[in-house]
Amino acid sequence: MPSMDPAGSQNSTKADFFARKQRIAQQRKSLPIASVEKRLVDEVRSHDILIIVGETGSGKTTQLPQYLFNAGFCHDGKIIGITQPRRVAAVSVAKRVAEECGVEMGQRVGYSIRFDDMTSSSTRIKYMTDGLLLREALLDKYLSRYSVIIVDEAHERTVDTDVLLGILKSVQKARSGPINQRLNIDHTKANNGDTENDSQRGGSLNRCQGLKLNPLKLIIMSASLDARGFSEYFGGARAVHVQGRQFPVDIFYTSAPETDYLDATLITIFQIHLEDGPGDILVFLTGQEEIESVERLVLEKLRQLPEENQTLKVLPIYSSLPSEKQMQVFMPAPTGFRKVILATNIAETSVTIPGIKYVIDPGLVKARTYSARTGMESLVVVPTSKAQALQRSGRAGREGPGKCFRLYPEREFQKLSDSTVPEIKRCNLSKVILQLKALGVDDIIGFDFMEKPLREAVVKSLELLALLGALTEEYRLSDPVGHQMARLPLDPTHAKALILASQFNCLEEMLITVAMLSVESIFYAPREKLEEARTAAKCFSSLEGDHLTLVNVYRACDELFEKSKIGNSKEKAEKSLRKWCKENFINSRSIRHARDIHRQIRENVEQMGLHIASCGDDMLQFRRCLAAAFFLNAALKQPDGTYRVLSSGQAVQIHPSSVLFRTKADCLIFDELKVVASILKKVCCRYRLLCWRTCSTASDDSDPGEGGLVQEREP
DNA sequence: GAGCACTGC
Repeated sequence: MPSMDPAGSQNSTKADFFARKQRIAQQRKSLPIASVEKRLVDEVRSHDILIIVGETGSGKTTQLPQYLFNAGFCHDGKIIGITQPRRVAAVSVAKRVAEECGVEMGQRVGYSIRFDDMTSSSTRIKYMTDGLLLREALLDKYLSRYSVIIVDEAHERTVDTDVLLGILKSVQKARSGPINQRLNIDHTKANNGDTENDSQRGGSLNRCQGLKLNPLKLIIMSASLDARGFSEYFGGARAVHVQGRQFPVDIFYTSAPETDYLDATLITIFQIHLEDGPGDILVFLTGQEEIESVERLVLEKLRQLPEENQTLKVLPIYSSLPSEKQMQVFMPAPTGFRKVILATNIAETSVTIPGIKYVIDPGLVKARTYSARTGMESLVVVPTSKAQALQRSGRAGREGPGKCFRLYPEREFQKLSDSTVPEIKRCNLSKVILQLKALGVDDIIGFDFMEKPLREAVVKSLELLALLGALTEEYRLSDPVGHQMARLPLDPTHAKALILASQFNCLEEMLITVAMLSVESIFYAPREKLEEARTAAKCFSSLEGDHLTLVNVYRACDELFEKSKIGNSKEKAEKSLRKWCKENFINSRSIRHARDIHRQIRENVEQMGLHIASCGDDMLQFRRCLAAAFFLNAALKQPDGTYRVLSSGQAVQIHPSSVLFRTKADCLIFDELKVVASILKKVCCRYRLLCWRTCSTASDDSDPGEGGLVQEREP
């Protein structure tokens, strides 16, 4: 991915090698965190839980694990684990640290993410995603291989981070006492089943009987300025602050609220372009459609400028954009040109774009929300939090002093909430609950979450799981269905569909279906080639519905891939697959992802001993099976031609992208419901002047070389 | 006849 450090040249000479080594040592020494190495190690020694607030550029993620390794925290072959919310981060940081340590990746330093495990028995510093560590906890509930676990980027408060914090808290408690005393973690179901999973877990338990596990050191790292929440959650844990290395960013607010933020965005882009010094501009917008229309407007306006001023290069970036187009934002602008990057919040944390000096922030974000009443998730445009606004403005100060233009008045900033609502409070919980139950947590309402999800949301998800047969009457994991479902890394409904399919002799088809349903959109339709894309998509469509259409796409890909593999290298086969995808307006990244998932869940169901068979042409079996798993998502056509969800009575429509949009079947099942809300405003192209008012800078540390360790207030 | 913030196992 783009934000990675470039790998070292393959044919570097010995002199290069030593020069690089020296350069790395120098860079390490100059990091703010380097001056407090000894004090940090002492803090970890004397506190079992430590909260570290480290600003951007402090070096905490790469350095602390090395300090702890050197201080002997890996004796007895124990591991230091560092979790990240994102895969790219886990990989790129591990690569950097392996290089700093001068070791080969996968030896002392390694990483483990889904589909890609670069660790070995000699790995002592292990970077991973937090979701993966949660999966590990299913197999080893004391996480006994780890002496230290560092949860990085905890302030992002993803669902996985929040669940992990709760689990780690109880693991730590359990490991601090003799093994036969720590029963607090032992909420494993009263053994009413003897599945393979149970006996495995029982086995490792028996081996540990009477032994004392070594205590677990827990370090929570956050970039948010306020560590109080974490500290309170961990019983008044010690919190320290490590200074960062960030250049100052001047913040500007509008003097009055803007009625049309897209118009204001446009004006600001051109004000910067025509009046400010060199440097690229990063604009935060809410979604693809908005980005596309702003792109058009900028280009339109650009044409009206004198030729010598037509030196803007507009580049969009959002997650569903094909990767070769995403990569363009990382290329330097042509000489004499200025880049304007139109981004969703992908540019907030997921990718770091070099060269940004100006940030334009309308203060809005498209966020997931969840209604416990209907059990529906939807995406809604909401104001950002203060923390998010700060994160956005920080993007202008990575390489030098920058400017951030917030398209709202300062008094509006004061009204924003301090931090973003944790994801666990705004999502469907059925997956989380299934996972917690499998980890031995039966009382979900009573579980020690840092922030408890809404009670109604928990109840709604418990209901769903019970209806799917994953829970017993006592709301424990059922055997074998509940255990099987928990073992599959899928949505509970999708997992249930697989289990049913093994009984209906169509598991082959269902494996493909759920793999395809698990990934981002398969079809890609650029606005300028909409008609071509539609024609291409028709080749795959099945009259029997979208699920079978997806199966057709997957099989066509698979066939092509297998054919081009004959007599060719894997790389070549992948290249021709990408070409085929492009011709057929299919997102090759999504297909690759679906193939990975397919491989993994196929292995899972094989290990579970499910019967893998194809239904051949007997699609009725397959459709019956879908209906049996998705029964809560069944909709019936009404006399007036509209549809109504059988389980809730809610009125719904078929999405125009569905192959069933025209055929209007009497009864159908759906995979997802979307709330329709058009938010795009009409944008006009007037050119007027915005009044800007300078306010405080994001950081008043004008010398970014300074480091230091400051103790946070005791809570 | 319309659109999909971002992650993760």
